[in-house]
Amino acid sequence: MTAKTYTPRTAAAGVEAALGLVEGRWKLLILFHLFDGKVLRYSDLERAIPEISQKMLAQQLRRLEADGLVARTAYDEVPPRVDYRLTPWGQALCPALDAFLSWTERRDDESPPRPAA
Amino acid sequence: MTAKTYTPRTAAAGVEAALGLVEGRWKLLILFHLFDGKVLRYSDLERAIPEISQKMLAQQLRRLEADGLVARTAYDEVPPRVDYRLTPWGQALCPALDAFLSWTERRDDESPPRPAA
DNA sequence: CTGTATCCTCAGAGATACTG
DNA sequence: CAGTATCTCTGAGGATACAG
Repeated sequence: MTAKTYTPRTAAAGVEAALGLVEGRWKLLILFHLFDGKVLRYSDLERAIPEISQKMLAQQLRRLEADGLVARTAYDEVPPRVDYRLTPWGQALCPALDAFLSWTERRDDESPPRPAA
Repeated sequence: MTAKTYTPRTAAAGVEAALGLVEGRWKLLILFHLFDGKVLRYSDLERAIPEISQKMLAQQLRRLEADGLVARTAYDEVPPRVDYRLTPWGQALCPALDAFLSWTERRDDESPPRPAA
């Protein structure tokens, strides 16, 4: 991409696949609550993200786990206990997210006209 | 994000907004065709992305323009002519996209088990 | 506590036809 | 050439109830 030799369709497909792993209204929110090595239980996440429904929380956690971003640990205890943390690969998402953040912050520097929304 | 002091909700919202500018099935494909300073007409883009409908092409171009990523130039000629190119800010998206691409490429290095889809 | 199952709504996306 | 106007379909997301 930085290079001059790329195939638009291939590069776009690659980035799109990566974006898909993080897409949707909730995944990023969940990931940000787990960044920096934090380990949270299902109910911790419910409290941290009050607007999410149980369905969406469970569903997105399943997807993040299937995609290898999040690790789920279930303890066989009498009140069930399950916790979630990021995998090393999940943690490695940070730089990419940072790059996006700094890109948005450059908006005002480089696009003076800005034709309004 | 790399820093230890961030508010999950704020950071997530920021990244989500940035991702929104690039979301959807077509925007990345359009952007990749315009990277590297290329200037394309509407019909060039139609040819470059044959599966896109006129509606979606026009709609996504409007959005990219409104968001300040793409610049539209209409020439007042007898067969209408319009071309599209990236704004400087649009060009500046590359590093962020690169970061995402290198992240996906690290998957196999760091997540040996991979529980299948 | 940690989830599933069901039903519903709505915006994104596609097909097709038409226009300055 | 460069679009707009409709219509329809689909799937993400949400509300609510139930279960191990």
